[in-house]
Amino acid sequence: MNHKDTDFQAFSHQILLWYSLNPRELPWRGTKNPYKIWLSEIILQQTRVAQGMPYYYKFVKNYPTVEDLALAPEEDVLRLWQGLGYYSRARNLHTCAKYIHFELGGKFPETYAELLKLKGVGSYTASAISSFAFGEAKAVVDGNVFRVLARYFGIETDIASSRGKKEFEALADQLIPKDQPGEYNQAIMDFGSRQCTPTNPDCGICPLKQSCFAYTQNLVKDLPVKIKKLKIKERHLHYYIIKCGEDWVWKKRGSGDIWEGLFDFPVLEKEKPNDSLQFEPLDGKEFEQIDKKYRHILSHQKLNATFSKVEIPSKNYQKLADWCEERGFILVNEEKIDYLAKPKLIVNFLNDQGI
DNA sequence: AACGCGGGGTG
DNA sequence: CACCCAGCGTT
Repeated sequence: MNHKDTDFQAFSHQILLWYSLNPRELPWRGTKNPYKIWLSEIILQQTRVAQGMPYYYKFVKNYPTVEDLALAPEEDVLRLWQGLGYYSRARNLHTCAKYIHFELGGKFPETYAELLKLKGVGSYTASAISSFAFGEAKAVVDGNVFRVLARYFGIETDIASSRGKKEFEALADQLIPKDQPGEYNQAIMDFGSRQCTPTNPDCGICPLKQSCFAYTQNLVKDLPVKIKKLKIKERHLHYYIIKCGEDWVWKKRGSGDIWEGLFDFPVLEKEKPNDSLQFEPLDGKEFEQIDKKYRHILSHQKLNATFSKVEIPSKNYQKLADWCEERGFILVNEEKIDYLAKPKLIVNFLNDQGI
């Protein structure tokens, strides 16, 4: 493959031409506000535009500036992020907002190199912000760009490998027009999203088909190459709903597992579904098993969850409170459950309970 | 270099 | 069911 500069220019020109005729209308387009661009990019990491859109609106409304976000409690930020997944994004977002507001005097970093230092901002996001907000000629390489470049230039390197990432980023940086980097970055992502789609692209109407390696070699289905080795773990969780009056026992999840920082209940995990469950007696009250079984699919885990509940007499409230204190559990009034950031599985369960 | 981290859409 | 999505941090 010997692609000369003229080939690169022709490619970029075609991408920009296609984009001028087929732009997506998106709420974060047209702004140069680095805060809003950053917000949108974090939300869109591994997330479809349609899924992220309502969250972008919620965040801009609740936190119009980086200062508003910096001054918010982390639990509020996580609650607003509830349901979007990859919750470290929300925690890092908040960490960075505080850093920018309190340490940088509210001045948003303006270069690729500086942006890259922000937690949760990697090469893709730093390129996006620096090109969209500040006109820096750093090329974005997301899932769309991997696909478009792999097909058009016939690159068979595994896009999941670090070597592939470097190779594609180097190529992308050669392709980006220095005079309109932001426009080009938007263009190639839209092109990948709407024309050069993962499956069944309509190559017949593609303006780049004559010079596309994959199309001319009939390899569209084979590119890009992505070697996946995701091993899915099956887990069996048994949750305990412990109520006393109007209060429920909740547990804030810690690090080293899914849903860090979110709230669920005391839980026992079974290695096998038929292992017997033991839970220390509370006032000798029996737990009542809830019939419905919940299956919750994550990208890397399959969760099987069951729930039992027990009602503790109000006269033993203080005893229960002490019991919680020792174990890092908290008592939350039913009226305030809505304010807790919860995993989707727990939200589903509560909906079934009429909460 | 390999792995963990959500939830939802699509064929 | 498998694959993918405006990826990143940790080990």
